[in-house]
Amino acid sequence: MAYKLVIIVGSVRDGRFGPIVASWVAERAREHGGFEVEVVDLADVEIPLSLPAAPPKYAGNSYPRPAGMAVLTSALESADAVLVVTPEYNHSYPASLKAAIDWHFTQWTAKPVAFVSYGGAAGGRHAVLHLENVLTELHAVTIRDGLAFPNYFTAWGGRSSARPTRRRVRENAARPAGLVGGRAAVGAEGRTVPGLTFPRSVALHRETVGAAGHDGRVLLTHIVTASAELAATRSRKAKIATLAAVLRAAETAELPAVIAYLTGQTAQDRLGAGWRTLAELAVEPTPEPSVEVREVDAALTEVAAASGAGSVKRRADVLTALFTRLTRGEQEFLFRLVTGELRQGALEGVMVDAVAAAAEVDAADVRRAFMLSGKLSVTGYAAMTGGAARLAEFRLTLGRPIKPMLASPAESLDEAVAEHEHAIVEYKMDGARIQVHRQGTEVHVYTRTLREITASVSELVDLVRALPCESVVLDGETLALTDDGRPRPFQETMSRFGSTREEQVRALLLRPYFFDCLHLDGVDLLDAPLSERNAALRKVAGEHVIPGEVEPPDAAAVLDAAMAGGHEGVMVKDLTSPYAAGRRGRAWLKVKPVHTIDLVVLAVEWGHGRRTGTLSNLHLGARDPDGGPPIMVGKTFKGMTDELLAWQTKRFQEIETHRDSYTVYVRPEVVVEIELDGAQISTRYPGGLALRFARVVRYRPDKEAADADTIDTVRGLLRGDRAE
DNA sequence: CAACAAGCCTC
DNA sequence: CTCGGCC
DNA sequence: GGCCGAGGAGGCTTGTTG
Repeated sequence: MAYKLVIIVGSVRDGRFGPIVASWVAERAREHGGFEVEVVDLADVEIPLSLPAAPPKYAGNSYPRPAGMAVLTSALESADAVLVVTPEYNHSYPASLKAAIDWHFTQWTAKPVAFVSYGGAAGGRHAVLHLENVLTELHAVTIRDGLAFPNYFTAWGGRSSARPTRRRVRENAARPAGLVGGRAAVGAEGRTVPGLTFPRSVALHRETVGAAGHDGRVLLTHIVTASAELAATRSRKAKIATLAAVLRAAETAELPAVIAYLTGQTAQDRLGAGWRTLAELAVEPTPEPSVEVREVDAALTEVAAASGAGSVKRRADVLTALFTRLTRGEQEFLFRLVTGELRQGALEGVMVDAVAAAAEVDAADVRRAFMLSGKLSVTGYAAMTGGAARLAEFRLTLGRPIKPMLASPAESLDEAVAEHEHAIVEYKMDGARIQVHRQGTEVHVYTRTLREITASVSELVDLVRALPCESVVLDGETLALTDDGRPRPFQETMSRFGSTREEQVRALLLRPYFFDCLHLDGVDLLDAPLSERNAALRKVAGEHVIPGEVEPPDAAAVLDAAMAGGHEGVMVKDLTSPYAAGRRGRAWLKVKPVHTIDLVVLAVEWGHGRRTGTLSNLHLGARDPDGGPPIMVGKTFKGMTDELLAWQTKRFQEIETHRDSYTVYVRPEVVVEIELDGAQISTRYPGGLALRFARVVRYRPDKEAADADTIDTVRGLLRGDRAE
């Protein structure tokens, strides 16, 4: 089968040298033989320059995709390797287009990509000269050394290509040597091509995903071993060393998948296969490990791509084929990975440090780039291939969401206020976090986890489009209101927020309440103090700014007003702090009034993971005022120390009435003091009520079931049902 | 065609 | 979303 | 101080099945 090279011509402006370079390369490839070449000229496929920087994932997303993007996408999907021909990278190259292509390359992680630039917008004579230089040099290298395209780039690109590798020549023998991959690519690893010097003005760039070829060489078993090592130690330093070693051994092409797997994720956004699907595979393991990370990634891509009728079976089939080739250890690892139960004591936080160690760069630089990209696979790849310089290129980009800053809980309003000399106190509203980007008339809305929801929140898009500015990035909360302007229960907001269906979208109107401004009309404000960001916010968002007061003389009054308005509480924020993207620091403190009630333990579930062998999750019941048996209103596993876990494991088996495979049922006589944020309507619990964020405070041996709080007390904790 | 199961999202 | 354990 | 993992509540969408 021919090896497919897709050449993307990215010169969409004037000049049009791109097609010339592309056809030249295509010709060389055809001469060589064994290649299928497809040239995609982006000028022809009409990708608008306003293309979003990070198109939403394809599966299950109704986001309107420009037709041109589909062309690009299908070309990339079919490619074995990609060459992008563009004007001077980073300059005349339209930023949005560059971002879109970048984004795609991070998706097709296993494909080698090279960029050629030819002088760009200089135009006229200079561009022609540059082009001539490029063609001459390419030709000379190809002929003179018998080396192929990527070798040339690898050699020229210099930097970290000398990373240790376990690749072996014979493993490449099956594929054609030539432009990409194959024997020649192996030969180039870590070498420089003698006699080649390139004047800077030639602007021949190497920007690759997978400089070493598309041929992954880290085996899944290596990942499994590393994961086991991580789980075996509690030392953070040891974990970092283990992870860094794997990163160093990996080829650049497989870095994204390796980073994903070792941080408990897959490279695919959502697989559509979880615990149930995997549990029913029942495939005999193979004795010897052989499967490469690349192969796992390819299989999972297929799983994620399955949709429509028959897709459930399709997913199972692909997974069965994969699992058949895995050892027992690999099967177990993949199972835990997919179900989100890796439990190796290291996720992204540790990986950030590991990337820094492996790439020999400052961890702070990695962390910052991660917060700005939102994807550690992207950041890690950049660090490993381009070092600190490449990391420094990450910045707040319109249309590319960053990780939102998070808040820490405060014990009380007093504590929160005391912690900051200059603070702003704002309402804490019970909705969903949103991050809004606007550039001109183009608006994008993202969730807390950076999922794009633009298409399903048109009312927010329209509203932001009308703000008095050219470009802006806002951080805020969105929720639905009742007719008299009070917040609807969280469940109703979510019903609207989570829906993409037309009827539902129209049924409830979402309102935004912005509380931060990260960018305004060309000025990045991430590092500016909150006071400055707040000024920008007020300037641009006007009536859509969340209620609050700067340095209020009476913070308690703000909290009272928030509660009277039916809100969750208040946030107390340090006015001098910068926007610490992705971090949960003390600069933002949340104050939410808590409620305490006494409930009866009805049963306890056996714990998992570090709680294996202990009775962990309590079933909680409220007293029936009519004298019936306690009415279950929820469960909790929170607030228990190890000591308490041990105690209750023993205690509840003493009053056990019966049990099933994972629950011990007990006589309803133990009273436990429960802290909670409130109650909500439930269609699942018999009393029609459920607890929100319930946690154990302490047991009440001094009380009996008859002393427990009633279901009416719980009902009184429904928000909006309180006398304030 | 309606009900259910699974997966993944919000808090 | 919360909490406790741990580096 | 920050990260990790223990697991809670509900909501929506998609595909399958009775």
